[in-house]
This record gives sequence, structure tokens and C-alpha cells, in this order.
Amino acid sequence: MRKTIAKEAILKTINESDTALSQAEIQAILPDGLCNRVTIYRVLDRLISEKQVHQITNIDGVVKYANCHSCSTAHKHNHIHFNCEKCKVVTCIEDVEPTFKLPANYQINQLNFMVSGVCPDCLDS
Amino acid sequence: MRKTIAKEAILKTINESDTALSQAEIQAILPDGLCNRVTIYRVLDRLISEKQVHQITNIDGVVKYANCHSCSTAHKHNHIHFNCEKCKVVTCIEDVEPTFKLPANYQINQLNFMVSGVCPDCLDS
DNA sequence: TTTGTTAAAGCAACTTTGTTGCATTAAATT
DNA sequence: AATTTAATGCAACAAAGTTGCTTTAACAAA
Repeated sequence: MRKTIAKEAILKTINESDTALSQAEIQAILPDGLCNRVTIYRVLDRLISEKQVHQITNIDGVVKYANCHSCSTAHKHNHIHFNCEKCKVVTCIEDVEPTFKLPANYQINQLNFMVSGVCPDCLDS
Repeated sequence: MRKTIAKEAILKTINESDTALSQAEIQAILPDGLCNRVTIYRVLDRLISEKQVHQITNIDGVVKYANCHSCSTAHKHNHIHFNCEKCKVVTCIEDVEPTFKLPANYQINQLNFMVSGVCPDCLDS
């Protein structure tokens, strides 16, 4: 895995954000013309496989990427994500891991727990 | 809300299915040429607002629709949905409602809890 | 420092999912 | 049967994401 300008910039963008970002949002933050749209998608794929970021699918179907900040030892992302319908921001609710029990014989590979509503900031205004 | 051929056929399709279906899947089941692609989307919107079906966004971002079979009194859909990565089927795990506790001041409007992995049927083979 | 290897980037074209505007059709009410 | 208007069809569009292929640039080795 090579250390390229695009990869460094994209990872920095994700790490400096306190919300989960989509490809489009990352592109809007990056300096204009830093890299191609497709490159962002491909870098994100690499960051996922390197386990440097995690991804979640928002209720609207758009994939968002977030850093693995409080990603403990085992790179598990069972925490809930909150989608604010007003400010359109998706945040990791890092400390909330839901509990549930599936019937036997289900092999679990991945969780995608989204809660949608209005965030505290938007409720205030 | 009028009782049209398309609406009856689409609702029947959803109700007879034991898995959640996407627009594309519904179209494939319906008799060829029964109605337009756009009509399916619009009928699904109506069925949602009439609370005859509920919708969930799969991990791949595609929206799936399922009947409100065990939809108790209050049309709540807090149950988990399972996405099988092998057979690509999404099922309602009706009896599994996860528990979680958000920090104060979050207004919750909607839940979308997806678990992805391999279903019992696919594990057997 | 230059050279060689190949991962990564750029570009164009495409796919899938979903939406919108507008003209036409067909439920349902009178 | 006439009227009203919700529902449909069609075409066009938009956003998200993917693929193939050529070119560029990391980076390791000479």
C-alpha cells in the first residue's frame, strides 16, 4: 500500500471530521482538483481493507466513512450511528452498543445500526 | 387512495413474500408489463404512508419493502433485519428488538437495524 | 541518482437506483 | 353517463457507485 497524496489527504479529512462523511462530502472538503472522484472511491476501499476507517450505510442508502478513533483492540464497529434529518449529519454514537440476540445459526459478519431523527443541536434551534 | 390494479398486485406480492423485496425484485415477480417501473416506486410510497408495508435500507443501500404482518398495534418497526451475503435475501427477524440507550436530547424518528452475514439455510450448504 | 516495477490515478463510459414534470388514463363519486 | 382527480406512462434526469484501460508516480533496487 503506497503512501500517496490522495490517500493522505482523504485520511486526514476523515480523521479531522467529527462526523461520518460520504464520498461527495470528502470531495467537497478536499482542495479542488486534488484527485479524481473515482480515486476517492478507490482510496476509501483501501482504507477500509486496511481497517483505518469504517463504513456505514445511511438510511438514504449513501455510504459514509468515519475514523476508527475509539476502535478498541478488535476493530469492531457495533456502535450505533445517528442520522440527523435536519442537518443531514451522521455521527458515531461510540459508547452505545445495542444488545440483541439472533436465533441460532446466523453467522454475523457486519452490523449497520442507524437511528434517524433530530440531533440535540437541531432540537435547540 | 384508489384501489388500482398495480397497487393490489404489488401489495399481494409483498404480502406473499417471506422476505423483504426491492423495487427491482417486485418488478421481476409482477407479470411482465403490468405496470411501469415508476408506478412501482409510487405505489410503494403510498403503501408506506398508508402503513401497509414498512421499508428498510439494506447494507448495499437498496431499499427493501416488507409487509406489516406482526406489526403490533402501533406500527413500530424496531425489529432487526438480516441480510444474507450469499443468497442476497433480506428477512425480518420479527421477534428481535435490540435494546440501546442514546444520550439525552436525541429525537428518534426511525430505526434501521441491519445485521449482515450468512443465513442458516446458506450455512447448511 | 537513475532505472524498473507496479500500485495508484485519471478519464470516459456505464450501471443501478431513484426522482420529476407533464400528458394521458382510469377509479370512483354524483 | 358525465365529471373529477388520483394514478399511470413516458421521457428525461440525477446521484452514487463501478469498470476498463491508459498513464503517472511511489518506491525499491541497481
